[in-house]
Amino acid sequence: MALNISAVERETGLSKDVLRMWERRYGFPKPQRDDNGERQYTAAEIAKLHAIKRLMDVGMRPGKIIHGALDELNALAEARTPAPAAPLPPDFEHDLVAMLRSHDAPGLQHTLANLLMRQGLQKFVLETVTPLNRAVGEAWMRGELQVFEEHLYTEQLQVALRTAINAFPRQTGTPKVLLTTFPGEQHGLGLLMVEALLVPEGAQCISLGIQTPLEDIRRAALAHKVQLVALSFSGAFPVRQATEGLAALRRELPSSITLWAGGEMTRRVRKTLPGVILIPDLAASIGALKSWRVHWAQASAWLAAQGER
Amino acid sequence: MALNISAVERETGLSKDVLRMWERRYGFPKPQRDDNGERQYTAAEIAKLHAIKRLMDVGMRPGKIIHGALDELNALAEARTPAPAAPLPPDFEHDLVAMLRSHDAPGLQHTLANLLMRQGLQKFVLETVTPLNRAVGEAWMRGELQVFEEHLYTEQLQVALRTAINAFPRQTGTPKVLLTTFPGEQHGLGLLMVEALLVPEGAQCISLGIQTPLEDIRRAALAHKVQLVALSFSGAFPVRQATEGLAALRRELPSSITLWAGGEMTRRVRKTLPGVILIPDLAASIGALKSWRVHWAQASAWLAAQGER
DNA sequence: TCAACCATATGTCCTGGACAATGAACCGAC
DNA sequence: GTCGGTTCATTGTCCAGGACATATGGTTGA
Repeated sequence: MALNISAVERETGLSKDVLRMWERRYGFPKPQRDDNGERQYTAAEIAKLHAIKRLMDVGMRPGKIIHGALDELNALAEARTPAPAAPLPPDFEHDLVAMLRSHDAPGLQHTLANLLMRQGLQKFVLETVTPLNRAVGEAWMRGELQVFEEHLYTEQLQVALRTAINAFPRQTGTPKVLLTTFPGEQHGLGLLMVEALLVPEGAQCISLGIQTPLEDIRRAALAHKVQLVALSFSGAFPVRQATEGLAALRRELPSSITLWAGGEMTRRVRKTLPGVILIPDLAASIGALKSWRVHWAQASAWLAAQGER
Repeated sequence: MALNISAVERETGLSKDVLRMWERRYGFPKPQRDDNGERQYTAAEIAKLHAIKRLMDVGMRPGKIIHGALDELNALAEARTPAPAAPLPPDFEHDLVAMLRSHDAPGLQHTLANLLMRQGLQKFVLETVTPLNRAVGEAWMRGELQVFEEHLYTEQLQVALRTAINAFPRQTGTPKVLLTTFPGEQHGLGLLMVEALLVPEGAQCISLGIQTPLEDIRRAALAHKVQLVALSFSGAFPVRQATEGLAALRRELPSSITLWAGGEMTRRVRKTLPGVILIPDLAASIGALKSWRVHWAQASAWLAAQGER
């Protein structure tokens, strides 16, 4: 199964420019050419590109890894794994990952629902989903999980979370929060997890799903009169794009609207972004909500005092 | 707010190559250059590009429309609108579109849930969601709906459908169906709608969400031992990519697995694809499922007869 | 020890040309 | 007159190779 350069771009997320540049500079990948002189990538090249992309998404440099063999790269991924040290759920992670690998969709769904019911939504997100995500991510990094197995996991988790969120009485509450991602961001699970934490706290969440154009985020925030805009960025999202976008959005939004940026990517952010609150991990979102409430109460009191004068 | 060529590619879905080629051939868009000689697109250019993209997604040729003014393009979209002729729900479409435009998220959610309960899942999908999608799509084409309003609609509908699908007893049933889309496809609503039609018919649906690499679709089909693989393509999906992908997938899948392709795009397909069943509209999926069952029963009978010999 | 600086590594953009694939118009045969 | 095939125009994708901006990591000097 040989793919042309567009197909490889779609499959790996590496742009055509990058693929050609790597070929020019590093000599890999060096695909065969068809009768028209166009690149034809083999399945093996694509597999290695996938491995390289995975490692780059966790911060490695292409020049250091591009000449390694496929199994060396997988070993690298293994080595990089920090301390697995399963924090709370003793074997659930292992069980769930095993279920994924044996393609037991019903069992997975059942176990997730079961855990969720036992723990409650917030605890489920913080103590089960978060470490589970890490476990799945690492298994995938080591090449132990196929892409489709990870897709299944994401879907099942979304089903479980959505169902639980829906069970809460909604449609009112303070603050009103707008949830979405920038264009280019493919992952929506983070949004759902934040929503799962905020809704039980009494916030009113309005999710636009992924990939909302910047200008429309602004319009939506104004139209829905939200007090808070929360954006989610996965680990693979380019920091530069994010910081530029956040700065632009901050400029366009009235200062009364708080702006949150969360997700894996935020850990790679160096600069401080004035007027943007970074939420480095999910648990922090609850704290940030509480501190928003304090400020809001103070501001209300101040306004009331002004009114009394 | 001036954007560079990458940002425009992300926002409009038009590739850098296409943007440069249009500039070269048609003289539009002709963005200013910054100090480095790099293109800087204005908001007005981007708005017009959005309008052009929308029209192209319904079959127009760029050369015919690229020189029209923005309002001429919106008028074109209006003119193209076929027969609105609301089939059944008398004013619901109008009401719901009005709710979208007034940003009444709770009302929208409530109305959708209400309709769903009254009509039942299948009828809701066929008689409410389908015309509603068309109404929303057309309103959007005419520039009456903002992107974020359409995002909100999609999200709310997904919530409603997922909740309803979840209420069905699951995890067993024949056939087992794998649902997903090709890489590059951004829209997952179609998958959810098919699932909403098939689950009540007693099929067991396994959804992988959007953008599963070809090779992983094959692996997933084998791993989950499905009898049917159903793929969804939105109107904007390039026919060529779809037909090539379908042919490749058909080649790689055992012939015992049926392959369905559905969604707006399928109406633009001319060639016949051997071994691929086109599902031109949602209602057809139920018929196709029934006819699959007949064939399956016959094949089972035949196998049994063979066994008795 | 820390900050400023510099070399290197890396990604993005550019131009302009070649060519493939798609759609539309035309033409001949039934 | 209509159907099917052929030709022509339109449109998108790919290629090469260069320029340059930015990020990274190490080094030097205070």
